[in-house]
Order: sequence, then C-alpha cells, then structure tokens
Amino acid sequence: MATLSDVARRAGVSPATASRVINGSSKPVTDELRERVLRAVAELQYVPNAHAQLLARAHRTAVGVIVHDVSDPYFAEITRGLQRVAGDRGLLLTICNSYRDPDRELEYVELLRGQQVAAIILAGSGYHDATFTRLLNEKLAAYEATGGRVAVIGRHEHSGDAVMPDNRTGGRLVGRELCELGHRTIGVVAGPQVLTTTTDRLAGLREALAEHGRSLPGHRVRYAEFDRDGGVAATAALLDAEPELTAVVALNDSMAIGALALLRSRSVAVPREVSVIGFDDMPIARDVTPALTTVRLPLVEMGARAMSLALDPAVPQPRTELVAAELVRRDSTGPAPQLMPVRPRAGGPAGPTAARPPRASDPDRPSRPTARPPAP
Amino acid sequence: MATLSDVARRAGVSPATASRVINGSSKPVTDELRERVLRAVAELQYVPNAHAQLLARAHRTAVGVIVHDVSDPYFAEITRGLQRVAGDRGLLLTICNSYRDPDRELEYVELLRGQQVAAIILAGSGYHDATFTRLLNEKLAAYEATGGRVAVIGRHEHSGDAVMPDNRTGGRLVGRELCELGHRTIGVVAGPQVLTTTTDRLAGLREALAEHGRSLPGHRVRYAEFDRDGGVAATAALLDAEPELTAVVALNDSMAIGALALLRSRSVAVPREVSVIGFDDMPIARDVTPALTTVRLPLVEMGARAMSLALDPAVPQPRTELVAAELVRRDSTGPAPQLMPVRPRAGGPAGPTAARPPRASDPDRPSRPTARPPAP
DNA sequence: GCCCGCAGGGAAAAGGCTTTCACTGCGGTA
DNA sequence: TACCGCAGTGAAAGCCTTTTCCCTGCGGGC
Repeated sequence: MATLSDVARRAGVSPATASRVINGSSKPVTDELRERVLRAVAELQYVPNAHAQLLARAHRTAVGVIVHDVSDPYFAEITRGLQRVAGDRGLLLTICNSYRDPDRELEYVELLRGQQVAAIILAGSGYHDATFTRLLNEKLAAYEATGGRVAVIGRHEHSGDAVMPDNRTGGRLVGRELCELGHRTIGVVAGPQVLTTTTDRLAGLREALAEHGRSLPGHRVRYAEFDRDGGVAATAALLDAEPELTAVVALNDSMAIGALALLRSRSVAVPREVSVIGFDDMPIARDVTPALTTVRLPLVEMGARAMSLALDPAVPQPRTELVAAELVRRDSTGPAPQLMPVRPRAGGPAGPTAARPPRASDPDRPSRPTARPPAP
Repeated sequence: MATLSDVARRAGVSPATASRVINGSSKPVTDELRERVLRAVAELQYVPNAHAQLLARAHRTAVGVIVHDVSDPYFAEITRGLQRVAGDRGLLLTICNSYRDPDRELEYVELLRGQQVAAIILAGSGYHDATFTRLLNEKLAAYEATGGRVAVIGRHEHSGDAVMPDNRTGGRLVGRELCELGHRTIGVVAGPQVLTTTTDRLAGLREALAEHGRSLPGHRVRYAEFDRDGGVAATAALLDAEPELTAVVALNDSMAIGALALLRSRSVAVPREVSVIGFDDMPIARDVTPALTTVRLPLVEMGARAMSLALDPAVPQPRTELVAAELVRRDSTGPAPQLMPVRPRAGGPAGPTAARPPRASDPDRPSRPTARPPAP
C-alpha cells in the first residue's frame, strides 16, 4: 500500500508538502511542486489511510446509528433521513444492526465510541429493562462526557435530545377510528411486550377504547415478534381464541401484513368480516390488498430531525421533538359487521357465490365509503 | 477521551502492560497488576481508539460492500447474507449506498480502500459504460495489488471472483411460462437500460419468446427506474400504447408491485385480463394481491457466497459461481384470455355485478388452478 | 557458588498522517 | 543599507496503540 512518504519521495518533496497538496491546505504551494505531487498520487494510485488521518486530525468525521435492523422498512426509512443530513454535512454514517439484542446494542455503543464518531443515534424502541437502561445510560454518559453527541428516536430512557413519535396518540387514533366504525370486539397483534413502542401504542389504544366505554381484556392482546411472521402467528392465536372478533389492530405494518395473509388464508373477508389496521405507514402499506389503513409516522423526517439535533451545537437542556402521528384511511377497515353472525351465512340469495366461502376481497365495497356510519 | 496512557498512569504501570492486559496478550502479567489495570479501565470507562489500533495492528478487521440501496429489499437480503458470513469471522461490515450513481461507486471504492478494508464486495448490476468500467477496474486492480480482495455479485465487468445470478435463464423461465399460458402479446416493464441486469433478463426473455415463435418488438419494452414508481410509470405507458397486452413482465418485483398497483387503479383484473410476473422473489411478493408469480433468486445465499469467496484465500484463477434462478408460480399469472375481447363484456348474466367494471381481484378464481390449460 | 534461562515488566519504535514550528530567500519599507 | 515580513518549504512533534526488544531479578541445575 502506497503511503504519503512514497508519494513525497517520488515527487521529490517532503511529506508535509505532499500532505498540503493532497488535502488542499491553506498554506500555498508552488504550482510546480503541486503538479509533481499530483502526478505521483495518480501514478501510485495513492489513497490516504483513513485511520491515520483520523488519528492525526482533531475533528471527528463520522457518525453512527444503532437500529434494530436496517432491512426493516421502518428503519430503512429512518436511516434514509439520517443519511441525508449526515451526507449534507460531509459525514459518514456507520450503521449498526442490533437485531433487538440489548447486549449487542451496548457493544455497539462501545464500538462507535472506539470509532471516534461525532454522534451516536439510537433508533428504535427502548426496552422495559431497568438494568439494561442503566447500563446504556452509563455508557452514553461516558461518551457524552468526552464531547460525543447522542440523540435517540422513540426511546424514553435517555435524558438527552430525542425525537419521539407520538405512539400513544397514534394508538388513540386507531382506537377511536375502530370505535366509530362500530367495532366492539377488538383484538391486538402486538410486538414484544418488553418494547416501549408496544406498550405506548397499546396504552393509547386502551385509552381510546375506554373513552368509548369499551375495554381491551388481556386475552385479546397477543404478543409476538414485530415482523410479518409474528403477525401471522399472533393473528392465528387470536382468531382461534376469539372467533367473534371484528377488528384486528396490528402494532406495526409488518405484523398487519402478516395478519392480512393469515386472514386471506382462512378466507376471512377484510374488511367485510374483519377490519385490519396497522401502524407506521411503511411504503408497502398502500400496495397490499386491501390497501392497509394505518397510522402514518414521518419516518424519513424523524431520521433527519434526529441527526440535526445530534449535529447542532449542544444546548444545556435536552430537546425533545414530538412527532405527530396521523391516521391514513385505506381499504382494510370498514364498519363492523352486524351483530348477527356473518359466518355461517343465514341463507342468502342463491347464486354462483353461495357455495363458496367468503373471500378476501369484497368487490361490492367501493374503495372507500363516502359516508361513514355514525358511531353507535 | 481517556487514552491508554491515562489508564496506565492511573494503574501505575506502563502503557505496554496496560495494553497486554486489555487485549489478553500471550505475555503473562501478574494478577496484581492485571487487577489494577482492569479497575482503571472501568473507572475511566476506557475504550480503545479503533483507528489507533488499526494503525498499529497489521491485520485488517473490516470489509466493505457497495450496494445500490440497502433499503431496497433486493440488497437488504443480499446484505443479510454478507453480514452473516462477515460476522462469523469477526469482521465488521461497512455498507455504502451508491444509489446507482457510478461516480459515487468509484468514490466508495477509494473510501473503502482508505478504510483499509480486507475486502470489497460490489453488489448489484453493472453498467453498460465502457469508460466507467475501465475506471472501476483500474481502481479495483490497484486495491487488489496491495492485497485487497474483491468479489462481485451480478456484475460482468470485474475479472475476479464473482457470484452471478443466472438472469438470462431467469428471463427464459419467464418467457416460457407466459408462452405456455398462451400469451402472445407481452409487454415488458424494464429497469434502466444501462444496467446489465436489465439487458440480461431481457435477453433471456427474448430467447424464450423466439423459441416459441413470438417476438418482442422494442415498443413493447418500457424502461424506467427499478422501483415501484418506475413500475407504475412504465406500465401506464405500456398500457396506453398497447391496449391488447395480455401479460406484463416486470424485470424486478418492485416494478411488478407498481404494475399491480396501476392495473388495480385502472380496474384491470389480474390475472384474468392481464397476467403480471416479477423477478427476484422479494419477501413481500407473496403478500401482495394477487400473490406475485416471480423468479426466485436465493439472495441471502448469494450474499453469503460472495463474502466467502472474498474472504477465502485467493486462488490464481478467478472463481465464478453461477446461481440458478427458479420460477415461483403464484396467483398473478394465468392463461391468456381468449382472443375475443374480454373488456367490453359480451352481455353476461345480469346481476349485481353487471354494472360494475371488473375489479382487481377475481373471487371466482381459485388461488391456483390445479390443472393448467395446455399451451396452444 | 555460578551461570543459564525465564518470568515479568518497561522503553521505544513503528504505523501513516497532520500541523506546528523553524528556516530560507526575497521584495519592500524606513 | 539594514531590517521586517512573508511566501514557500522541510523537520519534527504529535495522535494512540501494539509489539519488539531489552533489562532486571529470581530460581534451579551443575
């Protein structure tokens, strides 16, 4: 590997001059020498050793983010926002996947510290785990004590700058929507119980249901992984135990897609028999059938704001930016079916469809009801 | 930021001893001193400076990958495979998004070289661009000349180790399937024309059609971005120009999802009126409606194999691993409609559906026809 | 009682770069 | 003419680790 000295030697100058030419120092260099150095660089295909540079230079040139999994669209979107702001400021973004393993998260904080990053962003739900939280805060505090900056997205535990999606209000929106559509027996397909995102969303949902005089008994909440297969499993369990359900709330869109898949496989019509509602508004939500009603979080913007927070000069008291959630009505929700049971059909009009079980999509239903039934 | 000297001073030992304790050197250290050092480390929350370590140590400890965009499921899957193998060997993976910008790709090669990575993986389609290819190969050669290892996924341009998805055969599978289903007028929703992935898949498709005595005139191929919105745009253009189309081939699944969305918005029944077929078999393909018929590429495995290739000791002659593509039949393809036009319905039986346009999902069609009509 | 070998520890070099400081001419001012 | 200042360059001091090499005792074999 060619080094700066090699370049300098070949150009017949000192390393100092070579360095000055290569990274456009403010010190002037004669065109003659500059030319020689540049030629040597090209001939040797010289690339500066980034680690040596980092060691020699004072200022940090990278930032790090710890997410659960970048390939999860939720984090992919957030990362896009982070990336944009970091890129604008000429900083490199190192992405670390914790795969929801608290220990790995801790390790990654150390690793990023070791990399001398200018800032660490923690994206994704926190855990209900006092020991872990304390450990994490200690590590973050140590990092901040040496000038490191920290921002979190959607985590309560850290006392510094934060971008907080309003999961609770999002949950309320879901609850209100379903109540107004007349749903009374609502099941929840929830992510891991240890995640604050799960409990926050659930708490909001519960509040809204309570306001409408409904309850959400524990047996109608099923916890599983926050992904498609978790959604399948939890929905299956829910449906088996509570056949009279008219709505399924999934606590994120991936789970909702799993719920949709399971319902389709069981030939349950959505939304005629069961409504499904998701959370996050991932890009794919509009492309599943029926298009998913969900709660939108401006994920890219959340990422961008978190990075800005982390990169702007520190202020004495921590800033928290609450990000509003917004209900997006699509085709997977509809009015609750009448109390008369729909499955075993009560001898409807004979026709080609009579012998078939009801199917996933209901062609009779326009893509969006223009008038909605009044809340009961 | 605490340094090793700080630790050593606090423990009352030399930096050498502190270093030995901290990274378990083979040199023995008294328990007494070891204890003191460890305590100092804990008290100072010392984390070694990764860059200084890299500089001092001989061996490389990271690998890099350049993808078009990790948040694209195609690359997310590949990256997962890369990550797995790298992780198993205790190497860190640095991910770079080129966003399909050749210049940025070039820059990233330099950057990764500067980071002293042990290997560079180039994932994703190459370009039909001789200048760029030459430049890239020069940079890669320079990197390899200094002991760097390179592996590519799905790129012809590089002469070294490669994992090559059999895009051409995949294209043939698509063509054969559609021909056997009786389709004659087939449109293609293609990715950017400069990408070899696009042209390879297209070439295979053309071959298969030719073998069945059909042709694919240029005006039935529309090029757009390799994403959902590209799929929407290209499909719209295609449909407007070629209303008699009975099948749409999308050259990747994202575009296929866009095609599905556009067809749905135009109330064209899939697959009754138009069949849609994708490519890649991204996880979401099974969850759209109708579930997408597509060509499966074992993406995770491709990533894993590429990383193994790059990390195994170099061999004199480059290895190329061809990865087989496989057709996955789902619900978005079906027999070509009869030549009698289907849209303007020929006065079918009166009923509640008569006044409505045909809709995206056809409840009359079982999820998979058990017997397929013979090819004409 | 001597010397050898080794356990245990420290000094210092190396790794590649940036940057401060010092040095050399030169043009310009007093 | 003597000096000041500055443009242009190089020497060298870091930056933080790792690791080689060397030194000091000490125990054991003869």
